[in-house]
Amino acid sequence: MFTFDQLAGFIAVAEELHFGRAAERLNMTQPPLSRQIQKLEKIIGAELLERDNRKVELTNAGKTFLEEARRLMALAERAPASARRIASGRSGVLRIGFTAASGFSILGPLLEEISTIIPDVDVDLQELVTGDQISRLMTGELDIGLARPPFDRETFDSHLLYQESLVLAVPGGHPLTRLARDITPEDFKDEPLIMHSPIQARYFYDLVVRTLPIRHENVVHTVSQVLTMVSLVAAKRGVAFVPHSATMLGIKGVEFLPLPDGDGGQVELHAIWNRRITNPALSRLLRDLEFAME
Amino acid sequence: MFTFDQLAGFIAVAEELHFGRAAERLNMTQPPLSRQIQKLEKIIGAELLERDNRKVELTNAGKTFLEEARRLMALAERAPASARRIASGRSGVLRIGFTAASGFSILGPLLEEISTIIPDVDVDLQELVTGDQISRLMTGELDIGLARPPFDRETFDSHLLYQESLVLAVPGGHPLTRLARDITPEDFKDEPLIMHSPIQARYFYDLVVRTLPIRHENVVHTVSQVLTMVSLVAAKRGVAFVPHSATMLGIKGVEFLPLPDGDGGQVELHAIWNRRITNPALSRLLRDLEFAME
DNA sequence: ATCAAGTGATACCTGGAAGGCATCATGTTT
DNA sequence: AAACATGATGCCTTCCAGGTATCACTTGAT
Repeated sequence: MFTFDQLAGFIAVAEELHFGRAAERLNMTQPPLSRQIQKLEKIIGAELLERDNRKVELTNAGKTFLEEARRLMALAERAPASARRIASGRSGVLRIGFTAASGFSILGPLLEEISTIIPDVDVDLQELVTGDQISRLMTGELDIGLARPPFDRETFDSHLLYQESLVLAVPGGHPLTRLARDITPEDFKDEPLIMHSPIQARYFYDLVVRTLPIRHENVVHTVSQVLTMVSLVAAKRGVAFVPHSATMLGIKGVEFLPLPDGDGGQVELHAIWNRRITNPALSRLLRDLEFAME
Repeated sequence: MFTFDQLAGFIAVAEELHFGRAAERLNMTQPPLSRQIQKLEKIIGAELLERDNRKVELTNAGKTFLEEARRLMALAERAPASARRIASGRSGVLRIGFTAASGFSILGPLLEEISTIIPDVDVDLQELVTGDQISRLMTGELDIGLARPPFDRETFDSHLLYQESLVLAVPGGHPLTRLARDITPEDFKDEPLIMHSPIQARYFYDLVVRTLPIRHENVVHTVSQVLTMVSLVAAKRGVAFVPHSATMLGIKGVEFLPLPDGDGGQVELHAIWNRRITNPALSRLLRDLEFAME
């Protein structure tokens, strides 16, 4: 088994892409760091870093292992704190995952409510895409997630928190903004389109494809984050369909146009949690929020 | 920071509730195990086990830390395996670019084949014109492209996937459809022509100009996408030379006429990839598709 | 062409930590 | 009270991680 030191060493090198600087950051010298990484690679059984005398690069295996390593380190750093909190008489920790987009709408009020229901519980927040939230909910790394369908209803119980419509994000001053009427699908059929990734943002992708006439030849970018989308719109790369709450991002140079009623469907945000609840703080919260048994 | 050995020690003691038996399970003696736990508790900053001379019990802090410890160990045990899987190409992501036209012919069967060869690899699809595919293949943003010549044979290795003839797309009910014989160049020399863009669709443009007698004064539109062409034909704007697979687009109001043998040339579609392969999933795919070394 | 600089790997040494054995301290059982 | 059970402590030895010096190799400048 590898050690946390090796993980920290690997993370540092992966971030600096330079053994010397990484060693400096870790308050050690370069030679033992080199050996640390070699030993780690031997334990893993795969090359993590490609290095020659000029540069250091992550291999594909290294990239995925980097994610795992970060996850391990984060978990390891949080673990003692939660144990100490329990020991000091506080009643626990509630770990909440949320998508970047939900951070701008429901997260604030929800935290407010949580702090009145279980004021003595510490809340740990993590921004994660739906897929990562689901895997962490399964391993118990998260207690509750603010995520979008689809998820396995057998494993997870859920509560619909929020429903909002899609709007069209266009660059500021775009011709469509000067229309006196509501826009129709005709209006944007020739616009360059910034589209959701069908892999990482499958929910949005499916929703848009299902409810709006999309011409794939207009797709100029495929991205997975609402924030990225809006930034690209601001950079005049094209137009994009985003949930209404994206209007609260406060990005300059973007305007949002409502889509015609009936079009664009409704974006749903659910609170989801593993039916196999082990965290007593979560039981209390669900009971008092009164959406436990739906 | 604690060590994985300390975690394993703690888990063993927490499960056995007996230092001697736990030590035996860990293939060590009891004294160092006692010290290991003491050290862990000191690092955590909380008592994890309540022990007197008769029995060992978990404290509340110990119970929550036990969950964290198990989670950490599970994650740590899985991590090397997933990195190794990526390194051997049995998992990971394969990014495929394709032209709109190839989406209607070869893409489906190819994806089918890919999913049997490397079933647990995620496939990321992006529709891009040949030029964009080539630039993304060079930067490594794509692993494989379905594109048409010309491309640099030094940089890219390739495999001819598909060869099809050009057909003439005409509006439904057009006089030429009523001809009892095969059409000849004479038949369409005065038809309004929807032509490929010599810039964005250079391959088609060159092919058509090279193999068919085109009169440039008949060109009424210059477009770059096969789909657009066929749509314009359906709108009775003129006739167009399109690859045979365009018949599968399913656009109403268009008929397709075969060109005389020897005329119209063959449209080629290649799978191309950077010779400098870094994605192991791609290596595996190429090896098993048996067109890696041609 | 040669040389200086930069970078990761290797050789060798040393200090500290982890594990083993022996033993202690303490509570329980008979 | 004596034997037993169990976790803690003292002491020794081994081994490993880290440090210093140096090597091997590449690149870019003179």
